[in-house]
Amino acid sequence: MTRDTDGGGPTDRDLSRLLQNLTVESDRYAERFGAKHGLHRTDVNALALIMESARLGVPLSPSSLAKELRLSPSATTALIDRLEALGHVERARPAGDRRRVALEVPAAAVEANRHLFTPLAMAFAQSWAGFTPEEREVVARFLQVSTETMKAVSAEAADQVRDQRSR
Amino acid sequence: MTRDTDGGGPTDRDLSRLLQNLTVESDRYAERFGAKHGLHRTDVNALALIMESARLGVPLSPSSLAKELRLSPSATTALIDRLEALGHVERARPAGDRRRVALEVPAAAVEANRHLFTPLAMAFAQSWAGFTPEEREVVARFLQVSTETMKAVSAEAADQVRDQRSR
DNA sequence: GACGGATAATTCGATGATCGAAATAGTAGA
DNA sequence: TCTACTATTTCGATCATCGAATTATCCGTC
Repeated sequence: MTRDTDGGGPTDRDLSRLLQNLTVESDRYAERFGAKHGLHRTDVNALALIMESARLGVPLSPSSLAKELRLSPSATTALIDRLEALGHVERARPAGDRRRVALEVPAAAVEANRHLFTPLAMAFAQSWAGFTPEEREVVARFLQVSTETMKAVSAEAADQVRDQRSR
Repeated sequence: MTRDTDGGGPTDRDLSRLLQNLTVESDRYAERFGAKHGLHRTDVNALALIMESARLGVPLSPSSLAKELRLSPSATTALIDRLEALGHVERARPAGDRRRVALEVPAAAVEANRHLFTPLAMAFAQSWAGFTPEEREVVARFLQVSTETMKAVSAEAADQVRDQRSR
């Protein structure tokens, strides 16, 4: 049976459940918190990606954003339209290839956008304060392998769907 | 600069990023994997909740499902319609209060539904095999506090939205 | 140096999940 | 029985997303 913490620590099932709780809550967060700013779950995710890339000096393109979010090109265009209308991002035509669009974050919006994410970041920082460096390593490793696992299983499923279609 | 593993292990920012990657990937998983079975992200989440409750012998009602998923009553009805049409769940009128609906999982579907979730569970089990009981404790603690934190911040945001509306 | 194929992004029409408001069905108390 | 209340469903509208077709641009080849 599903014993608990006695011998072997949390079971796989325990961890799965915790993980599921977390992702559900994360969905809720994105939805509820985004609503405050007129954004949807997708928009929040997209904005996070765009800001991250912009911060690294490699602005995202619509197509790579589409790939990240697994969204169709048309949906991505609409998504960027929404974000642009709200002033969160800007379309820029880079010098070299004029077919491309670079998604940039207007200086004025950087600060405002940051307010979208900092409350959670600060709350996390506080609740993680008790974790030692070694424990953080463990957690990081866990998060990484779990993400990889989902990616792998997800890819398998996608292959099978592809197979079904081509059959 | 954002130092790495040298002194203090993964930083808060590192962990935030990993967590975000995980939730994004989880979304993708639910979406892509559900698509294989004609389900959407919401449907997968709903089915997980319904099965879990049914397994515990306390079948969910549409309204409590709506509350869990933060969906409107009408959306929930439509959701259940979809699941019922595919044979994943059944509406039952419990004896006592005939306004209520109990969401049950037909015996025939239990097995099939399980196939929806086991591939991931098995993959997880494999990739978590290397974690010691102590490490699992750490991870479980991390997942719990993180979920709680999101819930708390999310609740704050909801309050503020309510304030805005009532203003 | 123009032409044809490839690539990036967008537009268009359609689908469908979701919402808010109103309707239906049932319960409980006076 | 009448009224207030609760659980669920129905209805009409909105909007994110999709697939297919379109526009604009680049690049390799003759």
